[in-house]
Amino acid sequence: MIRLFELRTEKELSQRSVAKIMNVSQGTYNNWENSNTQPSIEQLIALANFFGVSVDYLIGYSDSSESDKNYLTERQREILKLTYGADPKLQDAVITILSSRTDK
Amino acid sequence: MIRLFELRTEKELSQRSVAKIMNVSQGTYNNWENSNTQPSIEQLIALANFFGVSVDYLIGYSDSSESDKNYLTERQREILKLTYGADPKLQDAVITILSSRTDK
DNA sequence: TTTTGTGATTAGAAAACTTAATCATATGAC
DNA sequence: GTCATATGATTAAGTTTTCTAATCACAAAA
Repeated sequence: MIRLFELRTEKELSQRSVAKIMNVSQGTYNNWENSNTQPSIEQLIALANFFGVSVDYLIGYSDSSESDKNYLTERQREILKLTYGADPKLQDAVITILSSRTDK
Repeated sequence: MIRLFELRTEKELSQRSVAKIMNVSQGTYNNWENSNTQPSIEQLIALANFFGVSVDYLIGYSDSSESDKNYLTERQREILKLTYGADPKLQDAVITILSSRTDK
């Protein structure tokens, strides 16, 4: 989830004021904030710049909480979860197993 | 400028193989790589994950490829990357291995 | 009450995206 | 040499997404 609402309200700004800075209509900015539509990469960078955060943070990617990893499948999330605190040797074994695929 | 070409060629992968992992056509991936079109935020995250870099780096906003993924170790990023497109049975085997030997 | 400021919503137009099919090349096998 | 295969680029058409002006609903202030 994109972090526009918290960033904007922290600065006590209206949707219209941020929209004007971004050169879009208030309706467009509202759509971004409510995830009805998505800003372009260029707009993401401009927003990150304006709010003084990284794009990773802006789009909720740099947060390490598990709930943010919705882009992963259930199996991938399970694997990632299990890798936390796992023995490095065991992790290497997993890497070896997964690397055995040769279908590039 | 999005850094897809260098990330893909470094790994000696074809456009078709990456496109398949991303569940898009080769033409679509080609458009991303040549900046004719842009991936969605969700797709950007999937690409960053697959190539093991931050979104900021992927889109050329940051020079550091490591920046915002410090919450994952190198091994974890490698494992996560390898799980993309891996056989579900292989993923289940990995889950079993990690579950059976990991201390809680 | 009237005005002002706010975020949400709508419909239609515009822009962007996706894809199958195809093209042009290059490489390797025979 | 010919043929087959693999690659990235391109096209055209359909689809999806995005954008905006206008408007709505609500709240607060004048």
